[in-house]
Amino acid sequence: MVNVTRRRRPTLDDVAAAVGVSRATVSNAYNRPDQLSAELRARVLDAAKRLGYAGPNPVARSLARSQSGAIAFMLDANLSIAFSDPALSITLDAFATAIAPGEHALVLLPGGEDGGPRAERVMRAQADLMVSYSLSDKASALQAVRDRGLPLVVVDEPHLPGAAVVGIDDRGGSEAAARHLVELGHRRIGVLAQDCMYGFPGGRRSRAEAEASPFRINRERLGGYLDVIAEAGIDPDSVPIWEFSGMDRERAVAGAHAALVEEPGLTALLCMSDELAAAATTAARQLGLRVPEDLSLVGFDDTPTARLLDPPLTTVRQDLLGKGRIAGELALLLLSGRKAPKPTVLPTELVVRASTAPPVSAGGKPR
Amino acid sequence: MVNVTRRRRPTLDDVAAAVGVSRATVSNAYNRPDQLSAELRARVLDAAKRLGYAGPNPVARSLARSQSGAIAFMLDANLSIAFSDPALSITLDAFATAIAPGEHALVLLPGGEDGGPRAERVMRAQADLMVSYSLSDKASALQAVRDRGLPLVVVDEPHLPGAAVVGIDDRGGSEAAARHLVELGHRRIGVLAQDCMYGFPGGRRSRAEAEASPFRINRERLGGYLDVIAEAGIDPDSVPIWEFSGMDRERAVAGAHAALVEEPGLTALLCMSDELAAAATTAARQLGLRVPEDLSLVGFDDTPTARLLDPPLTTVRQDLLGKGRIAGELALLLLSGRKAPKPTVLPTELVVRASTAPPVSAGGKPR
DNA sequence: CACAGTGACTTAAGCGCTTCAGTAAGTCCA
DNA sequence: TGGACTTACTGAAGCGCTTAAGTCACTGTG
Repeated sequence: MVNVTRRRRPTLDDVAAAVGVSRATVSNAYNRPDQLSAELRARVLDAAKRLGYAGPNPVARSLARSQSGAIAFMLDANLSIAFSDPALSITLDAFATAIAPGEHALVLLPGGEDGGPRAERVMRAQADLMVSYSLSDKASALQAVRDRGLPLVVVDEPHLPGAAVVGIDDRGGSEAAARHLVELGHRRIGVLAQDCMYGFPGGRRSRAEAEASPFRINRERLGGYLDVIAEAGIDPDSVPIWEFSGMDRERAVAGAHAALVEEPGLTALLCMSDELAAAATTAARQLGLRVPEDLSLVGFDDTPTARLLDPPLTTVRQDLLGKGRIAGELALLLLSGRKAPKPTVLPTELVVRASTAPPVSAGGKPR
Repeated sequence: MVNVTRRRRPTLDDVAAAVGVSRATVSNAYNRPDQLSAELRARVLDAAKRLGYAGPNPVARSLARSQSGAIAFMLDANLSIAFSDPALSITLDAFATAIAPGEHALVLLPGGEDGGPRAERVMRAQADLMVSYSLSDKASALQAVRDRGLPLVVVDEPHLPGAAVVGIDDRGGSEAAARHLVELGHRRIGVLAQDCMYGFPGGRRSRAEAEASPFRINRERLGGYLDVIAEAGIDPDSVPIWEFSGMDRERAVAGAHAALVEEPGLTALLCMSDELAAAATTAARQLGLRVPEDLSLVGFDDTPTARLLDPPLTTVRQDLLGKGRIAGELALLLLSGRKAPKPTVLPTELVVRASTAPPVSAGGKPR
């Protein structure tokens, strides 16, 4: 009964021939039901089912329509690293929800060595629009998007002319975080920064190195921290900066541990993400340091992690859902042919929880 | 200089015309450099760059080659829920790494109400192969894959004839987990199960309800637990079962909290995932229950979460990386035209850490 | 009754590329 | 010196669909 030879799949033409109508009519049966009588449409669909025709081939449809029906999401790292960041899941989900009405598929382009997907991958991706999620300034993927002439939505970074960008007030947030610590009386403050690049094992960084990060977000947040610290009369060059990925929890914990051992005088740590702050929390506990009595911790992002930490984390809140949603709306906007509006900058807000307090020995000799 | 009207992008033909060669030659310049002289190839590429031609249009190439160059990954839930599961990130990353040599793009198909992506989405997806990640038996997406005649790789469930499946020994793992508790002397054991379906708020379930789960994994794990419990002379119908999503941490904590209040006599909890066990750990702490003295906890999966919990979690280890890698290899196998091999079942192994101990008041009156 | 209108299809021109079967010229060797 | 190869390219037939424009038979109208 069933043809054993791996027959080619039936096409629109086969169905048309079977029903005795033109190919256009069959196409209309699927795409514009109002263009043919209900009776004929039923016959067409019936024949299609009989022949095992599963509907128009998506690739051919894309070619004929000159649009692929997909949106590609470019990540700065490989999948397990990228998705270790709760912020990504939330943003991506909001994005997916926002673009749902447009019936676009979502293609994932994992990143590699240069803080973005390989250019060649980008050239080959079937997508009508690309979104850059927190890519490095140096990502070659971005030039590839340019070359292809595809519209681009940028989430967070880098800020590119012509692209529709949505980001947050990183500067304001980090300033608020630093100000909070300064106002509590902290003078010995350290910074835990996101790692600049895939492959870097993490460790102590000079200020100049950290400020040369190819990730705009890192530069902004660091700038905010150090400006406020400097205003408070503390030499910003004396602020120790460590850099590692918060996404590899074990390594981050080890790194934070090493940092705290290296600088035992610190009374507070500014962390560029909640994941880093979580690692610091664990490291502090390992060292017998009480948070916040011995060590104050401030995070960034206010992901669900922040509230679940013990103690709950003081952090800089950003609207991850809103960011994803707006990115989705921008995508739809660009796809409809409109021009990229001015960059959207979402506000940030310091959320004070239980991980910060005045230093115990303010002015005295720390532990 | 630049044409202001939104010109159509140049095509292969434009480049061919500019260089004065045939279209085939330009195509070869990109796809089979050995088919033309290096000198001519350089001229072609040069002309392409000058004209702003970014290489063959991926959609047209797909059509001509009759293959889309993409693999679709079908999820059982929306993105933020799905990616709250660390197991997915790890598996997906291993999968992505495994298929990298094939140069396939990865399309994400988020799930909806029936424990899988909408059938219509599946019909429209540009992919040469679909992978079902932990989909419900009831997912209409699976029939859609059938209808399209696409090869299918199944991760975990459901077991489908004709598909290449890779799963784990859920039964053996859950039996080992239950046996461990029984051997420690526990008699009052509860079960925390994954929620059966999107939208269910979570709560107490009868045994029959739980056993009717459309998720094969749930049935297997529950079966393993209850069989061993019954063998130990405990009435399996007396075992309380709660069901909720471990992926919504706050709700899971609230659920576990309620469960522990509802059944204060329990000395141990079998959790179908580490995420659920993590929620139970938090809930226990909220109630002032010490783990493992007052309450033993066993998880499932051995994700990084397990080791980071306090106390570190006794759990059933499965090889998530291996599962993803094998799924990728199966995908490549099917794409090369070979038939699906017999299902691969990866072993599971109980990893005893610090979250389990004999019940304090063995035989005595519990707290 | 002629005529504009409408409904229901069909025609045919793409969409942009791959690839197989040539062809023509050049190279090699007996 | 001529047949057998090789190299470097071309011609043309698809891949499977969408859609604007066209055809044709009816219907209602002034």
